[in-house]
Amino acid sequence: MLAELLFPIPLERTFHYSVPEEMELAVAPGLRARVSLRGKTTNGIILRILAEKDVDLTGVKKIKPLLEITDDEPLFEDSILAIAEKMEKNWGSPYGICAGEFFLNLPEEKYPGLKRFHGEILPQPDTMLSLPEDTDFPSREKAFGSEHIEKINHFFSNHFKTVHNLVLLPAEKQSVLFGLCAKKIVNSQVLFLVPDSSCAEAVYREMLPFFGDAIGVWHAQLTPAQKQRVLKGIISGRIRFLAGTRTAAFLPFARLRLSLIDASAEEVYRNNERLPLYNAAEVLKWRIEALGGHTFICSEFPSVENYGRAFSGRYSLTDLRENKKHPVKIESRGVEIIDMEAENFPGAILSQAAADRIQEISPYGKIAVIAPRKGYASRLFCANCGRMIRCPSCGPGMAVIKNREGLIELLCRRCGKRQEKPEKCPSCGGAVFHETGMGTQKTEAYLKKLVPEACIMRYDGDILGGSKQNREKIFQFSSSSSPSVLVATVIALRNIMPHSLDYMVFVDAGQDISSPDFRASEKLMRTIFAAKTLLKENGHLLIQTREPDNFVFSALSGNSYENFCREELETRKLFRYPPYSRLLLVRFASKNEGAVKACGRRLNEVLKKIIITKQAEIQGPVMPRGQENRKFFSEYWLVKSFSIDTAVKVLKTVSGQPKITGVKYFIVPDPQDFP
DNA sequence: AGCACGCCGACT
DNA sequence: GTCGGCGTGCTC
Repeated sequence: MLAELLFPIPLERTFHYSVPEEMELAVAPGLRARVSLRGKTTNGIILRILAEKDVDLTGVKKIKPLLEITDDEPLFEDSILAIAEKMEKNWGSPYGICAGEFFLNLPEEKYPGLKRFHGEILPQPDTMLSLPEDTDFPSREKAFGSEHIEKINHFFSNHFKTVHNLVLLPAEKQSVLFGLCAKKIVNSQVLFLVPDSSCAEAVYREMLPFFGDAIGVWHAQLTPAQKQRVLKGIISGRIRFLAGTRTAAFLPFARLRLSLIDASAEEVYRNNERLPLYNAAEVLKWRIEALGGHTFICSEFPSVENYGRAFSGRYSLTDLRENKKHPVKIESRGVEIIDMEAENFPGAILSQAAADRIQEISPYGKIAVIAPRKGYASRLFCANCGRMIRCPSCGPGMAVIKNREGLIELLCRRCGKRQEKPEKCPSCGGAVFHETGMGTQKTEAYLKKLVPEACIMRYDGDILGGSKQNREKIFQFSSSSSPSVLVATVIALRNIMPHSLDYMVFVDAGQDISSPDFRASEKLMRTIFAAKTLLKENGHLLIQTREPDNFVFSALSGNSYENFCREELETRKLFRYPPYSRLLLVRFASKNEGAVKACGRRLNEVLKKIIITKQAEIQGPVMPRGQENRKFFSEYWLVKSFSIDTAVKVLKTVSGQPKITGVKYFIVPDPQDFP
């Protein structure tokens, strides 16, 4: 008798070991075993049990025996091996490390005296969810009105879909989620997937009074002892509600049937730093589906892709907001869009209207001025008339770059056109130009002149990240009632208290709208909707832009987020972007420009051979921004696959390409950032 | 991944 | 003459 074992190391193959007679009864797929591999004892996962005659062992010197079986029974009730296979297909990491991710936090030794949960032994919900008397937490009935209960019953009926988008306000999240849990927690476990450990702790603290011993929290900051305690609770079934970060999607739940995903920023669930690559939200959806449960994706602004899946009927979509009119629809009142190209002086940092309002409001109110990212794609303006130099073939403002010879050039990020700095301004014939990146520092200097008396604070999220000092600055700005002006980049927005601003200005919105990032308009849209919620009732939002023709801005006036998504989906369909395709980003980098070009040519050739007609499309080359004058040369290609099978094939083929010395490859399935 | 084997540069 | 660089190759 042989056992086929898998090791969580980047090997794309399995190994066979003989099963000693005394282990024949105990051995089973899904258990772990200690074996000797290359002279070292290692833990492997048993995949299959086979007869000797069924295995081709030519070339194997010696079959080693299993040394010890370290689990009494499989720790996972679902087929995690099928999920690992799916992970490998989707994101290209070796099967062994994908499967290994499920065993990462488990101790290698046997669990002393730990018995896995079997059957329906969990307490009844009424005994468990009795609310403490002295709490102002809304009662279950109140939190979950009859209308909602009906909807929830509908969600859980057998024939319904398994993935649901819930549209809800952050403030409503708690009560709706509580209702969902109360309904489903009877005989199962719930995982609430959150972006980071502080969110996990927050949810844990909020829910603790209602779930008591039945709640747990999971994130990377737990000590090993705390982790072991939580694991025990998950395996035994004691923990019914777990608030956890992305690694929680791989824990050995006894009876997981419901998952809630905080989708306010879905890209955080991707694991890029180390192998295996995955998206924890996606993995969790598969697991829940395999177990016959339900997933709820909760967000105030569901992603365009999730809207697409809802419109096509794959997922459901339900608006649970009590006041549905509120911010998903931007009322034209209070929002103004200014075409900076039509201003008196188009190259100005602030329009006349913005300057006037800031002077008027700064003595008594709170103002936020949102500048584009520092040093980001600076533009060339005519010093005489202020016009920005645009791409002559396709329209958007061109980026000023230094090429590898150190000379200034203009580059269109949409079509890749390069040209020399023009001699004369195409509009007025002026011969003097100035480069402007309207970063926070420049904007701050401008404001100091405009309103010298005002208290001006600058938040440099790009430089100092989320440093304590910076956060404190924003907190002070947000919480104090004294008038002040904050100059910051968009990343500061999430730290500003809702309904605290009198006036907000976007200095130059939509700068990157023609970048290769097809999600740029969606991101801008969400940013603006989120920004609106930071304003006081009578607050005012001014959006300055130099790309006023982009449909994002027409969609903004009096339109709803849902309509924007519908329109955006049409565009995605037309240009075949997700959710209408799967993307693979392939980047080559080298000191040798010729070698990079050769890699690009070879990629095209290789893909042409394997792609069945019209099943995929290749787009490129794109030069990553900021790399124009580096000594390393780098460019990337985007492969769009129109079916899962093609995507799998493309990923496999590209990953399997032989390495070329001196050229570095970066293969990113499902890319979120476009360099 | 790890760890051994293996063939070329500056050192007690 | 040796110590050690990290380029291939293998793991039942």
